[in-house]
Amino acid sequence: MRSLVTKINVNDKKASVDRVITHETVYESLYEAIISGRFEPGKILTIRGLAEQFNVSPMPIREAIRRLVALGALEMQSTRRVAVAQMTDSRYREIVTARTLLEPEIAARALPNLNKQLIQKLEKIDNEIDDAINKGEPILYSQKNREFHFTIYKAANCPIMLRLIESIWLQFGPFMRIVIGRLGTSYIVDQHISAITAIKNKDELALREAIKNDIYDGMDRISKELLGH
Amino acid sequence: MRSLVTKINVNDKKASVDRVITHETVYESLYEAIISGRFEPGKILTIRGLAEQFNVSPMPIREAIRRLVALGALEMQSTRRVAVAQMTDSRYREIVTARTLLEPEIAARALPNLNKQLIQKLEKIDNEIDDAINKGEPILYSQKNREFHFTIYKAANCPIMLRLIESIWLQFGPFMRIVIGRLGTSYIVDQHISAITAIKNKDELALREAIKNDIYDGMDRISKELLGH
DNA sequence: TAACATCGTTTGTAATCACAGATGAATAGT
DNA sequence: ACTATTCATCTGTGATTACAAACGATGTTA
Repeated sequence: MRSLVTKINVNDKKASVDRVITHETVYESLYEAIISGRFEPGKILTIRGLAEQFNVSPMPIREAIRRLVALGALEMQSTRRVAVAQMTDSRYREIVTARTLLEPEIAARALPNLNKQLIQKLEKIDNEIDDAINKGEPILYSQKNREFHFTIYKAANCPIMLRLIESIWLQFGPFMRIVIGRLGTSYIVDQHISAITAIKNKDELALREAIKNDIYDGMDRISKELLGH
Repeated sequence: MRSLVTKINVNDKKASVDRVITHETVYESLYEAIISGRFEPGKILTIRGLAEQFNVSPMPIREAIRRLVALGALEMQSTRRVAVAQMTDSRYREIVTARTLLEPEIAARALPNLNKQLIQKLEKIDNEIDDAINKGEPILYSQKNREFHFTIYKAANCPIMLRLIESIWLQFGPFMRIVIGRLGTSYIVDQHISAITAIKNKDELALREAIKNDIYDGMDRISKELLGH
């Protein structure tokens, strides 16, 4: 019953740092599942169900769930049941607004730190994104697209803004996954090439513009299909 | 030992909605204490200590703490101790940036909904702020200043952006309280009159400007005193 | 005097238990 | 046939317990 817990590090000094914390492990798994859209919006999550899946007691599950509720990734219903966040028209517009405010800004702050090594990494990820699109693999596309954006954003060394942005991505992850799953990957257009070019040229305005347009490309056009009716 | 729990609502239908949930009560208390600066930055919070204060078991305390950690109000140290968030120079700059991006925007979205009743409420709060400044009551000032801003922001009906903004305020609440406590309330200048005027004139640009300048007035000048050395 | 080691205490973590409310399907009544 | 009701089960919540790591004061050694 404690399969996730029993890993105890033997190092005497730094054991605490490396120690496996069950509720942390659970949180990271759920975080990844939600942000990459492995749960459908509206899906009910039960504490005991997750406890069984993770092979742990309900306690660490509850702690992980509280964190995700605080971030808006999960919703607590009036009866205390917990569900994956739903998308509505007004929420969608808020998300686009918040993204276009925060993400170009953090990208601009990352620009001075985006060295050749990171640029190469971005180009590699962009190739993998093209592969995912051509092969029609929406989950892989989702993961790689996120990796592209957060590789840039993390370079800004702005943990507070990064947390806000992560919170937003957690909220549209499940929805976006459904959209891509329905429409397929062939409709996808992005501004990653423009972004990479702007980074190479150290052109802050062009980078801001590329990120902003990428947000619109990724969200605005597709969303009309679902929210229009 | 269960003094907070035993209130059970008798209404058969809506009992669940009104039911007192301990971890929710604890969360709200801690939220209020942190955002209004009743805890010093860096203060260590222990689960058992809080459990004793609230007269409940450690469990609901842990859930409340997890939520506040997720929002950045509390920090989890490497040894799993939990402390009130510290302020650093770079964090401070991030917070100012995030505020100036999000708060003028949400204020602009609130503008159409700010009717005469809400304007009267804002004027009343602004008077109470002046009283708090004149009487030199920093905690009261803090609360009323927050009430002023969030009265505007809540009118926007933008729950996602509001959550982001709340998260930011939670992070500078303890710090700001210390600053005001040291410098006194006499140094305080704000743009609330400009904001109210802009609201009355339905002048979106002026309102954005007033909010932006209020953020600078409140944070930029004062912070130099503390972070400069 | 100062750095180190030791040991009792405190603290975080997770499992388990107990209980009340919510859920949902079977049953009874119209 | 359909609605209302009842009851067994599921589920969230909170207290208690057990354990290991961290803390802190005391004593020891160089």
